[in-house]
Amino acid sequence: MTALGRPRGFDRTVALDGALQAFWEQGFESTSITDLTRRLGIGPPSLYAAFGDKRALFLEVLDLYYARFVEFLDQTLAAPSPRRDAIAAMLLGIARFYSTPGLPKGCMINTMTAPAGEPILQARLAELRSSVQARLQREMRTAADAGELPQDLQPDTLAAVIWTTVLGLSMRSRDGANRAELESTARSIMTIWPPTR
Amino acid sequence: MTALGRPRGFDRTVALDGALQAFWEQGFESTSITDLTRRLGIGPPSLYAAFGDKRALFLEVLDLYYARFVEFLDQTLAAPSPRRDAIAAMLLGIARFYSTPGLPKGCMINTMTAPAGEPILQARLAELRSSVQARLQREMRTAADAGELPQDLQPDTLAAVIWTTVLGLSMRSRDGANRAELESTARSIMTIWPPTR
DNA sequence: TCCATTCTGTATCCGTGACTACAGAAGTAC
DNA sequence: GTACTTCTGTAGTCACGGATACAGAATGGA
Repeated sequence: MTALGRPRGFDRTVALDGALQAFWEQGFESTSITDLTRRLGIGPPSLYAAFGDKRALFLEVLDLYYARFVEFLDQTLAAPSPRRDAIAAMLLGIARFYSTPGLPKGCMINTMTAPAGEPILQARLAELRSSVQARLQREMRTAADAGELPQDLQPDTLAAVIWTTVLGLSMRSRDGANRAELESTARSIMTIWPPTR
Repeated sequence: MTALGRPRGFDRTVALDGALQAFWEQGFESTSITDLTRRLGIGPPSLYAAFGDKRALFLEVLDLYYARFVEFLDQTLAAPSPRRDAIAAMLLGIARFYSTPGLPKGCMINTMTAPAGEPILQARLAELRSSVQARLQREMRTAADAGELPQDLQPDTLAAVIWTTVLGLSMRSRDGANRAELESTARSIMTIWPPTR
């Protein structure tokens, strides 16, 4: 059974990707419906029929971005080796991800600030951020349980430092820092976690 | 010689401080002229006569905030003691400044993102940020010249790490991290700079 | 007291952005 | 082919935000 009525004239997933690009570059407020319709090559009614209103579209875009980001985390953190190596690789990967040629600079979730008057968006952004943060905490605790942390370094403290660095890297990327600079910082920060010998 | 004509019915510096508060909390776009006039208790013509348009007011507010921030930096960095102690004190002070009760959370300059379509504001924000960053670089170089840095730690690399941390602390504060958490991160990060013994 | 000057309150103007009404187009089911 | 359903393009509605016109109020100077 195929769909009834006139078929959609554009690919929904492609359009969603285009919206992702637009929101990632310009943020929620600065991206107008006109921006989107022009970039996607469709009319406003098509956009509204496919995605609902602007807020719903943005939330769907956020979910897409988040899914990709988590997929990336899963990959780099899947390494069986000592946790410290995995975290180091993750940080380096994030530094590179934030400075990928052809993609907007920085992290869509970490540097994005939702407008006041959009508490739903603010809450969702905060939720996603704290979700990543919690993931880091879990990683550090398993590392601690495995005896990979020095006595005087609490896992939550270490997780907070790593998380702070991730946020800072995102902002610096947005400000025009190049890939080499971000990589350098990602490497240096790992010296606060001396390899257990 | 006093001013001619009807005197202004409000204190300009007090109003500027009110605008600072508003912009700091809500950002440029989310703060409407109506918000400002309501908060300051004045009408739109008074506001426009005193400060020019919204963009000019924001720029003046930025300058005020920056001046205060630099004044704070000057104070903490004036300490004659080893540079490392001064930087540690500065980081701790920033962590506290970003979580001062009664003030908006985070840094107005570091977490503020100007809307696309306002290149002047974007440029000014970037300029102020890179100015602080340059200040940190200078501090680290003098520390290096004084032999306070270990051999394998480049001053610019260290400055980048500190700066990344400052940016990250600002974001975390904005996300609701409490003062103790920020202080903890500020202290931990200094372990990448071992005291020269 | 009268004028020149500057500020203030009210009521707008104007542009823009989110969203939609409506008519026509493009499909499927019979 | 006809009916029914769904999508699309054009044009427009509605609300809101930045900015201002204008009349009146408050000062200094002669």
